[in-house]
Amino acid sequence: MGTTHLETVPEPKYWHLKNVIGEALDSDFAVGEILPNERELAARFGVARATLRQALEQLELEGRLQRRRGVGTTVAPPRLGVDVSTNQHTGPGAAQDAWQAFDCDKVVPPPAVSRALGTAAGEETYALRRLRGTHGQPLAAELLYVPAASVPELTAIDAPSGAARARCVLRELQRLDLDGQDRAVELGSARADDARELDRLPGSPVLVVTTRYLCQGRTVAVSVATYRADTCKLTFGDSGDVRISHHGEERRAS
Amino acid sequence: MGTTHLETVPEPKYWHLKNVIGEALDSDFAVGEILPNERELAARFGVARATLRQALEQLELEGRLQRRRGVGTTVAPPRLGVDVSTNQHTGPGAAQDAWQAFDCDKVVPPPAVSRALGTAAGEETYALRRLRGTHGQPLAAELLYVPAASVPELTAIDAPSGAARARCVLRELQRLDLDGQDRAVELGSARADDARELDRLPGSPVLVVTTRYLCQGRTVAVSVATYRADTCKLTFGDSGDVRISHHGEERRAS
DNA sequence: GAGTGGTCTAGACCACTGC
DNA sequence: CAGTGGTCTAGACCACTCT
Repeated sequence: MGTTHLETVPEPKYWHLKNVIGEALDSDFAVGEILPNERELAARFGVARATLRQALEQLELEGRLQRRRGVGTTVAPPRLGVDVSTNQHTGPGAAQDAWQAFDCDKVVPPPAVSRALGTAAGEETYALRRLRGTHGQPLAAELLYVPAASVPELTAIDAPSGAARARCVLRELQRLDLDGQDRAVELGSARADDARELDRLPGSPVLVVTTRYLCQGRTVAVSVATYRADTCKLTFGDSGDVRISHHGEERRAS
Repeated sequence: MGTTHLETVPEPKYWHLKNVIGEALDSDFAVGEILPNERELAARFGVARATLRQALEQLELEGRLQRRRGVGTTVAPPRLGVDVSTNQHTGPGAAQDAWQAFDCDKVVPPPAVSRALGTAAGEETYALRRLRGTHGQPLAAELLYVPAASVPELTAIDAPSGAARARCVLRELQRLDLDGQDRAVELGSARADDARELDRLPGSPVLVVTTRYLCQGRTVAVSVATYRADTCKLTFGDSGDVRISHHGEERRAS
């Protein structure tokens, strides 16, 4: 209300609300602190709950709030810088932030993937399921498609389906010396299965990273990794956490 | 309604709706085709308009629909692969998809940026405004922060503020031989000014690409580029358009 | 001016979490 | 069990675009 409210451009209530709450977050709240519940906030601002929720949704999209059903709305920590340019396969040493494979079966990949792999339309490939997290927080869920032709050594040596087989496929894949990788990032919404793994609701916004692994001009594997858009900032290049966020400035815990 | 509706896991209506409409888009609609209006769709599916809108919002988030106030809802073309790893400064030759600088003044950068640049808290830098687009479609809006110290040759040679000055700063910047770049991608919502340039509503989802330009170990410039999340798929690496989308499969124009 | 999507309301009920 | 966020409704009005 401090604005001179030039009525020429009446900005929506939820937009104004978002800014007001956003500033309040910077000045009056510490990370992890819990906000008043939606009904009270709506009453306090004199708007319908739906309108208040529209503002909170925006703030959640920007990674500044975290909402959990049955619990409440809390102030989110700054987004985690997650390096996407390397890919440690459950690497030794740094078990802190790494992929963990936990399943593998054979499936018919979606058309776009099988086209990239150059496999026939209905042809099955290995589908390796991996999870990435830090400090118990899930960050990303991945589906790695590997045509049987890419790992010829792995035939009927069996390996019971599941984590064991996943490790075998990964081992074979690492044996190839890759020429390089191709990456694309786009916005998506979490499928039901990914949402469960990521501890989010189905449909929540995610950053989908599609990677083609190249070997002698051919695509030997395709990975579709789904990162939580609310908590992750994807980094590329050799410097790890770049530590530049859009609405910057550390939260001042009063 | 063809589902066997296992009532054990009652998925939300809007979620089911999203899937139904999504399938319809694949089978019954061509790119660019206009859908029935929201009120009619809601009636046809027997839901409130708000619920129908929730489904459409999801589909828009996934880049499958495009909605314009006063016009209607149309089927979106597949996302454009936009290369982010190179950065042609209004390069000669390919004027098709390139940055176009059109303004430059001096501003105090946001704290996160000035920290990355190593400038003092209240210190001004050049702020170069650029726009990227293809075929008339705006793709991204960028703010490039360049400390005066990074372009020492450009002092009082004037150049009237505006596009001319922008070109001067770029020219100076290209004269430096950069060691490399650091990139980060995260989800954001369009600020009012970006939204206007991108022909979107304020708050619409965008992919924010933050780039640090390095020269002899120091950060000589920082760019914050805002890409339309609905129409863009950011690509990294040397192969241009990777042509793998998440919900793949070309639309079959009946 | 007719028709579209965007905003907003006031209320209801559901699903989940934790005590 | 009480309290939270998530879903859904039925309506109203506004801002915009096109003709």
